[in-house]
Amino acid sequence: MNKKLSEVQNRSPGGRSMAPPKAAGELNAVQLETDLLKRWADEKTFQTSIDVRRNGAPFIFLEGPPTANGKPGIHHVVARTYKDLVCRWKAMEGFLVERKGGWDTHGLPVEIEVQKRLDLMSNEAIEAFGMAEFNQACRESVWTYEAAWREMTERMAYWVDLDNPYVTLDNDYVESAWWALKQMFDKGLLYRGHKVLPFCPQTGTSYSSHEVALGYKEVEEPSVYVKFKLTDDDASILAWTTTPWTLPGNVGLAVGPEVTYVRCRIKEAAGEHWEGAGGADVGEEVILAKDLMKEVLRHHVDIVDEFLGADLVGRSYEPLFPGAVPKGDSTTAWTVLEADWVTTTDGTGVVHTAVMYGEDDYNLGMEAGLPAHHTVAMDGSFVTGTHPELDGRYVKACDETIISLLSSPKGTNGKGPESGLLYREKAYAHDYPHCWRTDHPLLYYAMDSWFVRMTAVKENLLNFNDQVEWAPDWVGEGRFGEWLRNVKDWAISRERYWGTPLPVWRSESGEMKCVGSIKELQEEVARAVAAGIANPDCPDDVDLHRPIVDGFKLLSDSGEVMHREPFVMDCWFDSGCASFAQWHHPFENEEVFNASFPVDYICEGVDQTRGWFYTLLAVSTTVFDQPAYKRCLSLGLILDAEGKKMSKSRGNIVDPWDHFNREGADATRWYMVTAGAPWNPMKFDPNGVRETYAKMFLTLWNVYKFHADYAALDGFDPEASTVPVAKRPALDRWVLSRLGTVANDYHENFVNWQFHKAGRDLEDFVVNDLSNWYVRRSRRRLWDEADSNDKRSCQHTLHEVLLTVCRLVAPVAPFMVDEIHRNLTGASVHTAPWPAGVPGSLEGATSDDWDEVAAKATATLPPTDPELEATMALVRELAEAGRRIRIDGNRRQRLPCAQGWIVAGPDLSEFHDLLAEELNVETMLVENDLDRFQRIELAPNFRALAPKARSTVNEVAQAIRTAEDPEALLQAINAGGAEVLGVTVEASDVDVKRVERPGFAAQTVEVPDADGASLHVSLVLDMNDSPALLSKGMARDITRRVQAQRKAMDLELEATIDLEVWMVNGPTMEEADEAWVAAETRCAGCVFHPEGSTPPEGAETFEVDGTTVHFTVA
RNA sequence: GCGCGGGUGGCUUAGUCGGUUAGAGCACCCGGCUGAUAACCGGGAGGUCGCAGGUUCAAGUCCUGCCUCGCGCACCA
Repeated sequence: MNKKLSEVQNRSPGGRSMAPPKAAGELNAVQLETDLLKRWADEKTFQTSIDVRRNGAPFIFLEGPPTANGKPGIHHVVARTYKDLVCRWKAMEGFLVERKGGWDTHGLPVEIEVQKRLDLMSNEAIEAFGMAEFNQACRESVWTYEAAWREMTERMAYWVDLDNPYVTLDNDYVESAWWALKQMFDKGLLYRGHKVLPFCPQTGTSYSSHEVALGYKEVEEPSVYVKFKLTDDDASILAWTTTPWTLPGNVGLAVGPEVTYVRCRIKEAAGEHWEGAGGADVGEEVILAKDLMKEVLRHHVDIVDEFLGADLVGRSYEPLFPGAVPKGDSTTAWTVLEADWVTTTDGTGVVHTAVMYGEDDYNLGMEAGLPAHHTVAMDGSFVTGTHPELDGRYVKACDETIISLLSSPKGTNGKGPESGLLYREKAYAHDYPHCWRTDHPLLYYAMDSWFVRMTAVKENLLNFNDQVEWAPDWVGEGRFGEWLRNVKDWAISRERYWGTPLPVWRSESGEMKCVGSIKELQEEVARAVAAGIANPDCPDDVDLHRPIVDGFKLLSDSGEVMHREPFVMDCWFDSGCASFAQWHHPFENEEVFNASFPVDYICEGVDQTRGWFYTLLAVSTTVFDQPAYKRCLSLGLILDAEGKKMSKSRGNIVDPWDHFNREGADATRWYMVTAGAPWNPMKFDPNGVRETYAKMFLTLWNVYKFHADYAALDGFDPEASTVPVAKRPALDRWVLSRLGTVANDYHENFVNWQFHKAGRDLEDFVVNDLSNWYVRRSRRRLWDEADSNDKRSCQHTLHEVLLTVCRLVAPVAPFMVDEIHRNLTGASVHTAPWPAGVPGSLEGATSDDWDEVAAKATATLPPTDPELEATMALVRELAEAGRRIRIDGNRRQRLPCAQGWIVAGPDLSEFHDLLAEELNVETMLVENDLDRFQRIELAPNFRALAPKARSTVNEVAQAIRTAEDPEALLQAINAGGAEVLGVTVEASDVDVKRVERPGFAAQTVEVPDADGASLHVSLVLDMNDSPALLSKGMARDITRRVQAQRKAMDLELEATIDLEVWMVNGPTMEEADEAWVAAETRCAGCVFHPEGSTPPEGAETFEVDGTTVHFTVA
């Protein structure tokens, strides 16, 4: 860097608005970003970016609250990038976009973390430890990784207010949740029930369907075919189960009344291939569905009888485990029952029924009056009295014991067949629900629970879902819609400690009261105290958690004592309340809430479909009778570079900091957004981040550096001496037009959620159009030390293009573009307007409705000129064609050609100089006689030809393509139609291609013109040499070598040298060319020694086209 | 089992209404160009567009079946 530049670089940045930019230094992206973070903090740029849009229409974003008791990973960075980019974009569009942070702080994940740490692996252990102490530990544990989250969030530049977040454990938040529950209670949507629910013995709690959905895993387990011996008959009924542990609880067998069953007699002993335990004796008789005989039986049998299931109903059989279930006053226990849901798709067509451990079993049991008795305790072990060998053991560990008990002769009750009660065992692979936190298999278990009657509002759910704009749409219609159509009542209570307590008090006789606020609680407590029920104090700031709230006893309307139902809420209920609880609705902030419900935009991973996306809608539907959000972006899963799911156990988690500290957050974010559609699964390839950095950001920086360095040197003032666009050279007008086109497409893609397409196109513009063509072609324009119109045009153009590019990039990658924008304008890009317009700032605009025309008028984009863009595309094609010609003709690039001809196409005279320079041609000419260098080729146009030619289209096409004399054929066609193989071919049936004639150093390019039609333009180069050309070519080769040597010697740009040149077998150098070498290489002295002189030892040497050149630089 | 979304050179991907030569980037090889950046330009090699049928003059594209990956669903007893 020369002196002048370094002086400029050291100039203080303060107090400048539209002064000349500082020179740009070398890029250190990480340093640049961390410096900017400080600056944003100091200047409160985030807050300012909101404040400057204070009068804009609000655009409401709702943050899905993360849990801060786990480390943030790269998938969180992805989600936060999409949240951030939409908010930033909308803000730039002039909307007021406030972004409140949030934390999810209740629930199982927290409790389990604490349980592990304190070694409290059962509910008893927790209660022995003390619920208050335990919850205190939870309250603290919640913030374990808050700092890590904060650092990640700030470093990646996710702008969200973390200083005033909503926190689900706050009293205000809990109070709002209570209020919501009371609304449901009052509408009759909240009820207490006894149902079979998936239950985790380790965490001691049941789960709702959306939690169960999180934990399906494929497992292989023993399934068993069991003989149920009829009491009044020697035959046994076969039934199948995959859960042997439910067999002691068996109290019934269900058959399909319309299903055909058979009674079979075992004809001969089984073969040697018998696998596992079980068996049957010859002569023994079994009953099962006819359709399943082949599937089930492993013996040859005779069919003794055939009948419908209805005929079996009422038959009684011997209990498998006598005494495990007391019969009580049931008249139906251990008999055959009918159920229309019994099918013959698997099993035996007979369903073993254990009332307490299956949903259908339970319903059937209640209907038929079977005894409802638990054989399994809440900790997952068999209750005492089930069987001496099973009592107290964990049920899933008893499979083998149960199998061997059943296998013993005459069975467990001594009344079974001699061969035992087990017919067969079979390994069975199926998906089975597991605890999403502990991975333990869940047990279906009948228990008391609280439910929200979602089934009652199903129509509304579907309606409201239709109003949501989903991205992608198929998640809303398909996956989410499917879920809603099958909606079940929401089991919201948890037998746990750390969560929003269920605010329902209940008396012995079943009177209930739901409390909806602290004030109400105080009043109820006071009433109870007045009636003589002792109660602790209930101050205004009473902690709305267990065990405090458990301590309050209320008074029922009939005067009974009421105790709180000892449950906490599903923590998904908490986050489902976020849209209003974040504002402590309805107790505070009425205006804010009214203005921000429903919210405009939420965005989370697709795994939240059954999670947050659902609970938000579930709560808003039941409480407000409204949808909670208008737009929902559902993101695809993050996979590793191999396409595997990222998980701790696989060890393939990508740490975002690896990239923040190497390529920076800009490159990381831009990579993630351009890697694919947001909703598609993304293979995160660390190398892709590096590539993005090298291509997009390094290139952008160097374009900027090129501009800023010269702008600083020249004291360029973007507000002074502007050159009107119309007066600028075509190259400038071209890049501005491209910018306009690209920016409009970019905006269009944003609107359609196609952020990846937008980003890819813009990157292509920056790398290809801006850097590799505009800047490359403009470099010499800025070298000019004198002030000139041309130079100023270039500077203004660069300035304008860079500004707009910065603004377009800013929502996606907010760092580097801010640095650039600040240096160019003195203001942050994050307070700048969106180039495609600022609808949010329009009078009367709302987040989803504004005056399109007025919005367009606020755009700050240059006008587009499709014709100029098409022309430049052609020029670039021709430049590339020229290189191809030289390679084919074996003529090096630095050796000039005397002339080049452009054949056909539009007038390119404006670009002749540019082309001459690119192509290294002395004179560009236009050849008007097309036939001199071009010939015609005809290509069939199938779309037009096919309907006429029908099945002969291929032959006709071939005939057109291979016509002996295409010119003559074309003439005939144009003269009104030519007969080809019986088909009249007209002008519209063929495409005319003009290609170069063989024998010339020529290439033809095909480009679309502004109207989309094809242009065929040829370039021809004169490949003849002359002494003058050889001299010029050599001068360029020498110059290039000397420049390389200067660079190798690390000389200052302005340093002068002494150059001496010796040539062997060289061309005769012209004086002008020698002078040109001297000027280009900044020679103080320059000597070309005559042919035959001897160069000194150590001179640089190179060869070109048979000439050996030696030179020294001093 | 049912539903959704994928499968295009070694990798990442584009591909419109079906139109005859499937386009790009990375990596690789050869050459060129460069006071131009981790670059740029030209060329090369590398594709039975998951498989098999079908519709059609014509299929990566439409239809059917199958395979395979991912995700989701669940009265799997």
